[in-house]
Amino acid sequence: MIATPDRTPLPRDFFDRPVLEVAPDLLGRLLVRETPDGPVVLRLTEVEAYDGQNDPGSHAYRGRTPRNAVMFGPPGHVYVYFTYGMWHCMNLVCGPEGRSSAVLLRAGEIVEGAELARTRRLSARNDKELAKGPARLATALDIDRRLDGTDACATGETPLRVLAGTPVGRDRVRNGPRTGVAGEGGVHPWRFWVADDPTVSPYRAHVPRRRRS
DNA sequence: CTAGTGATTCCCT
DNA sequence: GGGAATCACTAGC
Repeated sequence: MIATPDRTPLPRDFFDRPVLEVAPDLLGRLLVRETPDGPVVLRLTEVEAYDGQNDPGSHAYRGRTPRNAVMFGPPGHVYVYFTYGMWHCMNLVCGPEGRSSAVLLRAGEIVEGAELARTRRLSARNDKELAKGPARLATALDIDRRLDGTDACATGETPLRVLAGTPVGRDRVRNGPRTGVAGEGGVHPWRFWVADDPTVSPYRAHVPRRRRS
């Protein structure tokens, strides 16, 4: 017998904890994205932790800038960045405020609104690919910089919220090096995913990019 | 494997 | 101000 996923919103306290506690605890939770076209609901299967305090891989490592300002604010808010000239990626800020840690949402399974997600992800060859990768996840959920700073724990109207869902047991959580993080930051095994889940993205080690001529 | 895209930041002047 | 390097990626061959 499978338990029905819990549709209760996660309270801010959930995010007001060390990022290495929050990140694995997010697996199996439900991210609800509401737009005028309708809702898309995603079950999280892969995340990465970034700790602004002493983490060279974090966007907050060198201090506060206009881009990363949201990471220095209260937990439970959304940090969205634009990268590689084309893509957006979404993070959830963790506590305590000022520590500027966050969890990158890397992949998930669309459990509701797959039809809508498919219209945003025309190159996906099957539904497992709809949100397999952080920029694909953001595309499937229509997430861009306009949502930067959104409170995912707001009561009432909000374009984005996180529900309790069905947390993944410790025995089904795997962890390993973060994808694509260069240098010293790459050593931390702070990528967390659901064991044997087909929506988890393939691991890619960081490849230094050759300088343009 | 590689090209592509443009915001952001750093490091000068 | 400007130029260069960086970027937690994806699509397509």
